[in-house]
Amino acid sequence: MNNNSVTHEEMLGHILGSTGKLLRARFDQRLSDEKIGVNSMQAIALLHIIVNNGDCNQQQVADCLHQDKTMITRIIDSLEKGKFVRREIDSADRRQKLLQVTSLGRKLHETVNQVAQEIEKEALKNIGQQELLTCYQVLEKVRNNLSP
Amino acid sequence: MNNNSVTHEEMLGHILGSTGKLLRARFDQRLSDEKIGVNSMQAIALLHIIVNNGDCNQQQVADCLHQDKTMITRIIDSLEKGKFVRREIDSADRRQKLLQVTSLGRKLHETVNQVAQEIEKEALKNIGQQELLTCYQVLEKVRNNLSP
DNA sequence: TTCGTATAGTTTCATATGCAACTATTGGAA
DNA sequence: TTCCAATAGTTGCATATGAAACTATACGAA
Repeated sequence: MNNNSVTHEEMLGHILGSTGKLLRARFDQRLSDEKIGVNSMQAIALLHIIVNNGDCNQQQVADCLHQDKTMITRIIDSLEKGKFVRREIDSADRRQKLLQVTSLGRKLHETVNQVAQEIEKEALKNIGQQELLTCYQVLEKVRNNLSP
Repeated sequence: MNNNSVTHEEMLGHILGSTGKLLRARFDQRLSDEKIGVNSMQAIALLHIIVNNGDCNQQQVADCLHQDKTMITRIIDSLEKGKFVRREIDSADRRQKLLQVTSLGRKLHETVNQVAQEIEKEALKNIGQQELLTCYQVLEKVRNNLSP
């Protein structure tokens, strides 16, 4: 049996998942050690809200971050509790809640971004721009291939 | 603000994790639909046991699969319950349990491998060998950069 | 021999997760 | 207008997960 080949065939999902887990664990560790007040998922949601400030609802965050909307409810709960974002009911469609970042949220993001960049720098040591780009493209293709 | 750049900086762990999750969900769905009798993690552990038949303990499986040993105990429990593997106490060191695949386990692996290859084929559509190799290498480097 | 420390594996417990059911609202069709 | 199906968000519940405590065994040092 060609073990390496079989292993690779069977392992792609596992390699991606466990490497991602490792990265997120490192990120969460730093965020927790430095008492920054959010975890990695909350930080990523906050970034999305900043980029689309006042113009995105929770479902859009869920779709974009590939998370269950239940999860997003809970993430926004904690971000709102920390006064980093506000939920505003959309007057044009009262089912939706539009998300707005606060100045405290922007300040938090700067701190979080600092930590994120340090970790990425460590994680991407000795990896060339072109290699990394190829890797992102492959991941993007995989995602598209599997999306319905 | 350069949104794209910031997004990428902060997102690598998330992209890896969620793409891995998507792949494993697809795999688990097939394994469940076709009543194959194991889930993706169990299948991956089984592969490792086949490759190192009779010559690996649970801790080695944990290290290799980057999983908590608690998880491995549970995975081996179910594999043993299904009569796919056996635990044998190592007579040279009675703390260890050496793992051995059964013929039923080998049979199961063939079925699982079939499904895995179909999913990988779908996931890797339109991705060149070289690109894929680069992607694996980047992931390997990331893992090494973060390992203590 | 008798400790003390280290390691393999299991169990316990508290937390994280996500599906499914629920509420509130919309918008189109009868 | 009055339904009815669809959508946004929340909540309840059952399962998955992993850290820490625990058991059993090994092994080197006093």
